[in-house]
Amino acid sequence: MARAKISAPKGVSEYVPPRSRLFEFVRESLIAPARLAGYELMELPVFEDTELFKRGVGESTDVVSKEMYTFTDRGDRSITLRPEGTAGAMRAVIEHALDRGPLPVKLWYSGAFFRAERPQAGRYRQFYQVGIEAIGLDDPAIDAEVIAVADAGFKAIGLKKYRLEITSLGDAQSRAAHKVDLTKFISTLDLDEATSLRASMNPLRLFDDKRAQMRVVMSRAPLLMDYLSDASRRHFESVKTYLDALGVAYVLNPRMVRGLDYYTGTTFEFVHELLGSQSGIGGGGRYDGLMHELGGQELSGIGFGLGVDRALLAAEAEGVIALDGFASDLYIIPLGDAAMLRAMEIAMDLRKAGKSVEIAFGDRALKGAMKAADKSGVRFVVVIGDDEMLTSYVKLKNMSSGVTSSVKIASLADAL
RNA sequence: GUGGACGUAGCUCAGCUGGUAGAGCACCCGGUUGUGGUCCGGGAUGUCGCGGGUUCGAGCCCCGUCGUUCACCCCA
Repeated sequence: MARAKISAPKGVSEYVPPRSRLFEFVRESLIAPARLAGYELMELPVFEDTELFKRGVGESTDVVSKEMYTFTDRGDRSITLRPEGTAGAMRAVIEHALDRGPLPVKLWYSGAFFRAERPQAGRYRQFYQVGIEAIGLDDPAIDAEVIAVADAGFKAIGLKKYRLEITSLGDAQSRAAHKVDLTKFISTLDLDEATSLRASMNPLRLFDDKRAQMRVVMSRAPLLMDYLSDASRRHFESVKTYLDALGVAYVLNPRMVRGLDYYTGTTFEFVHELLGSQSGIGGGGRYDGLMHELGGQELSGIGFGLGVDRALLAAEAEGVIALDGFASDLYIIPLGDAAMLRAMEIAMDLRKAGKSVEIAFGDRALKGAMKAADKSGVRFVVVIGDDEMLTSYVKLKNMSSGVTSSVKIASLADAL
């Protein structure tokens, strides 16, 4: 009498074996370069005071205005599942006074994020991101390092078919001057209702319009890049010089639009070529006013968020990762109850020595156990029965060559 | 949120103009006594996404709904 099935909520990404192996590999690959660069872990809540995102990310953004999972908790507080990582990171830095210590504060995180969007391949309501934040330093060198760390993560996965796009959003004065001219330009256009509404929220959005005729029209629009203050321009030039010297390839995209309000100055995106419509695999930039906006000191910062789900999709599209190569070192097949106990003892000892060891549980026939061992891709197999327990020697079988050799149980660890 | 496509065993799919479901792979057991990969034999599995409707009869037609997917939007 089967009960009605309960399925996962709409649009979530979840990973089970064997694909979870790839997910783990991708996530670890993205994190490793940050660890090597001295970034330290922060583990933050997935829900925050709704106000944090309204103030930090900006109420005019789509993310905040229509994509947040917001609810009222039992204490009548408005709570929101985090749609991105930077605002929460800044909140924690302020709350724990990390900004009162040595600068820059360098942090990394990894976890689930939530946006109530229409699901699509590569776009989920719960998705995974790895990110870093470097707070309290204005040096263009740190911009370049942050970008290089992200790039190294993608390279560690083996990705090749992606490009890094960079631009500078300049400082507040640069943007204000540009906005005046851009708004003037847009007012001369004949726009449909949805588009002019978007323009009124954030005129830069029109640069992101995918319709061919809009692209033509917008090709005549004034570019923010041409309004950069001297300081912003020098900073950005320096970032590019560092990237060139480090061999990090990039293309300039003066029309780049970011969906979060806090970005300033250096801004970048990683775009994959094989991913269709949801092609952004990572992005980030400077957010020089965010800390102050959230009630902290006036410290600048820069960071990125990389999409683990999308990076995995990209890796699969490029065919650069494989499911094999994740098997254990040894598979022990016990024959009988006494042998099972011995097998478990042997397994525990070997695991202490750092070997991965599995046991054939269940009362399967030897042939069935061998088949299971074979399918798991394990490197070695031993059978434990009366003889082995008596002599303390086992026949260690190499599963790829089929060759067996006699090994003393006590020296199995060395033989693996 | 808007528009299009799709939804059959664990997976990939077949099922002709409506007549109460199939293949391959995977899975389990066996091919005589303690060693896998090939081969052979046998076996289990589906409320044909769900709910209505039309019909003597629907996996095939209609409506709704849920889910997936593609594009828009947005972005990781």
